[in-house]
Amino acid sequence: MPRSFLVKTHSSHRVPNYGQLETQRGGSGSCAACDRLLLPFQRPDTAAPAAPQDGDPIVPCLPLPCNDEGWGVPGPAPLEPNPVPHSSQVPGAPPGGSVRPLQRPPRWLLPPTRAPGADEAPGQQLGGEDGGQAPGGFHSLDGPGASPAAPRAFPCRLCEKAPTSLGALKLHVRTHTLPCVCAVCGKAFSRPWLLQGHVRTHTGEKPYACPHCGRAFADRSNLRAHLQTHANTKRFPCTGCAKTFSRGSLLARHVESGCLAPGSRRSAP
DNA sequence: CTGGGGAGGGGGCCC
DNA sequence: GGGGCCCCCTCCCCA
Repeated sequence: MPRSFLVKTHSSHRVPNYGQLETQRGGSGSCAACDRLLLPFQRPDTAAPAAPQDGDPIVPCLPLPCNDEGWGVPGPAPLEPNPVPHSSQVPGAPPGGSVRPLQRPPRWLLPPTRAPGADEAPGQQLGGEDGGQAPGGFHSLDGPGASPAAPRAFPCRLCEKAPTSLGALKLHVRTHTLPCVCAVCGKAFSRPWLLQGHVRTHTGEKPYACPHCGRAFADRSNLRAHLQTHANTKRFPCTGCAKTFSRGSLLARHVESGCLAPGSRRSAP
């Protein structure tokens, strides 16, 4: 998903284009970020679903604003027509103009820089230094838990992670508190844009279209993966059999399940 | 077994 | 320092 749902236009530099998705709902909860995620929706009795799917009824999706406690704040649902066109209706023509112009070369076009072992599970990357903590709360946000000589670490009490900055810790804590809640299904997310991406699973909005085949995606990352399927040369070659794959996961699965050639391990990013 | 889509998590960069 | 945005990555599932 979505790693990137927020299509920015030229005229709104640094201004999230939430306007595409905003409702007329005024006021709201205490989480400004989530307030901006309030989406218009189609009243079932007045508007046809944009992307109906079998067994997946389109229902109004109104992410609840969240409060500081990490719980949604219920409120009356606004009833506004959905002005957001769905790119699936017009392949190749994402709403809001297009995919946001890149301000810098995407990393996926740059030479690989990842260090070996970067594919380890997140929970395995950081470990140990805070192992004695009991769950039940977070470290206070008033200082690092590591020694002054060591790199600053702000360990989380609910997991082994120890972000290197207070801001990172706060961000990480959100992965536990999950303050952004979908009003449709109740699923909670750590960040507003994660919620927005999830909301698209309800609305069927797919702003990212493939320039080659016109297929639309709700998630830019998924579009990027799809673009690999059009590439003549895949990004992930097997050093054992020289076969290339569009995704690292496919290469890994290939190596684990079949290619036993010496040196057959992931060599691309 | 392989290819691909859908969905989600988390860190880094920039303003 | 914080928030917004982007990117990379993984997992799951299906054909």
